[in-house]
Amino acid sequence: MTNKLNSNNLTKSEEDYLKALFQLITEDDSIKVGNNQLADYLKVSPASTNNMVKKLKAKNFVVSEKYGKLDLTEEGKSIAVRLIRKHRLWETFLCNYLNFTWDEVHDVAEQLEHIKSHKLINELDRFMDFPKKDPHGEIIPNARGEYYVLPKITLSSLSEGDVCKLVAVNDGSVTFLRYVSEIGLALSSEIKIIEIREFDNSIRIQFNNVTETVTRKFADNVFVKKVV
Amino acid sequence: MTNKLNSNNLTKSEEDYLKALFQLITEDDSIKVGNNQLADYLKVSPASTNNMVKKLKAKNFVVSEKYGKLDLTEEGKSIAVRLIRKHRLWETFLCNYLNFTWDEVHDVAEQLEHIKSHKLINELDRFMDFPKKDPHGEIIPNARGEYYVLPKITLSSLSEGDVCKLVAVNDGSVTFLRYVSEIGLALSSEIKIIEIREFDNSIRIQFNNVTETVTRKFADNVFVKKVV
DNA sequence: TTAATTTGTTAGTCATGGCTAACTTTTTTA
DNA sequence: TAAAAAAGTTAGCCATGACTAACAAATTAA
Repeated sequence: MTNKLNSNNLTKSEEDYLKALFQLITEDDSIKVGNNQLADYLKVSPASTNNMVKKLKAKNFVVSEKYGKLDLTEEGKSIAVRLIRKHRLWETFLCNYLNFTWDEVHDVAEQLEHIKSHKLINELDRFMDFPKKDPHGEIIPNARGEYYVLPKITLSSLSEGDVCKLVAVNDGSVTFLRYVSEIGLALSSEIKIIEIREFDNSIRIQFNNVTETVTRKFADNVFVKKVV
Repeated sequence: MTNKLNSNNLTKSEEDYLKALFQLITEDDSIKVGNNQLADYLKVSPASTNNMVKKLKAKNFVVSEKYGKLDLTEEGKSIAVRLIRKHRLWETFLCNYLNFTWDEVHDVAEQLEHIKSHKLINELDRFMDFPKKDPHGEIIPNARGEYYVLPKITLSSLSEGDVCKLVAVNDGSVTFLRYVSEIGLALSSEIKIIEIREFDNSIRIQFNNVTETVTRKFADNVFVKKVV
């Protein structure tokens, strides 16, 4: 009796590369994702990336021409989406059941997403009653691997006078997430753009009856839905 | 801001060896645990074990003399106990919250026990309200690493007429666990020894108003507390 | 359109953790 | 107690996935 937890037998590294490539491709749609971007993103050398990309091409998860841009096959995408599903479900579990704050979940979820067991993740999903979004506001792909991306409007793209609702935050940086919580912003917060200062691109915003000045960089990492 | 999830920076392999050595030492107390036993247990070659033991000795987790028996240092033991704690808490979670049966939990827990995060495991413990025993009846070490071993009396050690209660089962084999469930035995089942057949060492037992014949090998893997 | 810069590739190295084959030490047994 | 068997060790090999250094191709700028 073999113990087939998962037909997918990729290493942690292979999974990391596939997920990273997927994130780069879907977040910056039209832009070319090359070897060096991927290397930068994963904080490894371009040589390492080149090496792994070869392996993933041989396994039919990645396609690219020599010196050309990288892309994922359907199978590659499917693996990446399943990893994202696992990551976001674990983050949700950690926040909603284990008292983790949203800046604490990422690194643990990064480990948990590599656990191989279909039953585990599907039961976890059921246990939480099939949550639609993770603690950062991102949509959780379902068990069939269906994935739709939130249309990402950044806070920085709005104009003076606009009113919006915070729908998601970029979960890439712990310090950013802490900062967001500290000033009192949370998912669903209603934010009004009071003023955009030309001098340094800083933005004066109002929410929960307080006003705050945030930098352009901050506003780039806050995703919103326009209300007015 | 470094992301110190856990001060312990051992690899998965190192952890596996430490845990295995601990299990061998504590389960078969007085008996010498040597290189080959450890290799057998982990299903690797004696050469691999020898290699790893060297590494663990250098890190002060293991002590042994050349050609002598292996032993763990206090630090080595402490790491092993924490792994066992993690393993058993995860098994408990899988059984009690995620609809896993007791034969399904082992392999997934084997992966989950390597996740590095103190907060994760302590919160999981709290979430389940600090369970004392895992689904196989084994005691879960507490957060301070206190570990006591159930006095293990096997079903096979009893005599005709004895009555006992099932307190734990050996969780090493999936087929064994399925077998136990199939015939209707569970933790706390009261079992009476009807007859021990000299011819083949088989044992006729009675429980839940049914009688069954089990082999000596089966009875070796069932741990009980004598009632009469 | 040539030169400089960026991007991508290759070759060769290292650590980890497996392996086999050969050898040595210890233990058993005849 | 000497020979056989078992247990432990060592040397040397392999795959994975990092790395640096050197080189080639493509892109950008002068």
